[in-house]
Amino acid sequence: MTLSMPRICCLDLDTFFVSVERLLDPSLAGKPVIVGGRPGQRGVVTAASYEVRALGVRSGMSLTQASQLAPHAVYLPTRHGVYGDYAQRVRELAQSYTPVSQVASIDELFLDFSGCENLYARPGDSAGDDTILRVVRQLTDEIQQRVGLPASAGIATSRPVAKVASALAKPRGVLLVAAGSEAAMLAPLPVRKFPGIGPVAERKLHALGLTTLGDVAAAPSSVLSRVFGAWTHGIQRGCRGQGAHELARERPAFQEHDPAGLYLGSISNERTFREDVRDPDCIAAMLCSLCERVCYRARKRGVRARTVTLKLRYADFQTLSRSRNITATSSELELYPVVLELFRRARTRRRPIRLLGVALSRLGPHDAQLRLFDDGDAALHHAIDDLRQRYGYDALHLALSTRERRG
DNA sequence: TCTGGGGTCCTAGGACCC
DNA sequence: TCTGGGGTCCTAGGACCC
Repeated sequence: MTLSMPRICCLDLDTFFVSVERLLDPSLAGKPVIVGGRPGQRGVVTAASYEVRALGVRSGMSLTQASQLAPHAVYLPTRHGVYGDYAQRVRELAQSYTPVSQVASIDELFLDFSGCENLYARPGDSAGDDTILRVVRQLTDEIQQRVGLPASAGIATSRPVAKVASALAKPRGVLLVAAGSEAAMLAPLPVRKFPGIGPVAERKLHALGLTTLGDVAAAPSSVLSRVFGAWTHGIQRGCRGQGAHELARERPAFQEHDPAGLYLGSISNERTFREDVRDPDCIAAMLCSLCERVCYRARKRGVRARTVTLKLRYADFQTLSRSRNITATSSELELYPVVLELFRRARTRRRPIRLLGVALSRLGPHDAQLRLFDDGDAALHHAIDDLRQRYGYDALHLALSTRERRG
């Protein structure tokens, strides 16, 4: 039996948004920094520096709570447009080390170094693990020097174990889990540390008396199936460190099709109002603005949606959605009436509204056949998109959606 | 301490068809 | 008239991730 070697690497940028903000404003170095918005605003912490983590601040925590724990921290808004370029530079650097990678999120990347030992081996290395460890350290050093961002990495035989290891390695660390020691490394950790076990599964596991990953690994599958259902076998293998030993090749974005020939994925935008609203004009303006936004993104991507979903959250946080299959479109003029209809169907209570969202899914390519019938809209959208390209997204909006902007 | 916004994936019931 | 199952699509909801 051949034992698989730890060659899967999870590369993770430390406190990513905070690190980029510090790069852009060096005076923030060493200060307690919270990215996500100002105290008093509706919102949550999207990134917290280690200085405020020491005070108990965590990402996902409400800004109100964060401001009580860290009243003197520097609070910054999340600047979504700014971080992508830095993430891309890190990806390009990492991908120059190995041809097989998977982008997991804006600040997280998986790399597969299988077969690369010989390429990087040096006479001093006593084993392939030495080689990989040295190469990954070199990569994180290079990210720090060339891009200016701190990164950590975990290396293991499987993706979930590599991810757990990268979390343990933070900050600025690299941790390799030797083949055969995965189960022992995982066993003492709380169940929440394993990717895929969230607050709900954690609660159910605790109710069964299972608090560590070792408990999960040892539990009878008949017990686990009450928590994980069809995923029972996979999670148990994962907790025993037996996950897949190679990384699937990255699929090109928007090229993988489902059996119906549609692209996988979705495009959505949602907004929480600064204060709960009941004014119908205000609601209509927001719905219109959301339609514009998702359609603009769909056109930029060159896709049309065959399903539209409206999301509604009431002031008491009750959240519901209504969706409908439609003739493929990327036009806000076509989408808006449908969204309005979905909203009317969804809104059965008189309570004020906290959040509205619009999502496009079952995306497909622009169809040359269909195009013959709607060249009028196509010309209009081309003109709109061109103006936005030159003067910014907010250069123009449908009249209905401007009210939301002024308010 | 009242809880953002972008996603992915899974489940499940009912309609509808064969 | 009452009886089936299997397969697929549509819709709604929920868990989870960063």
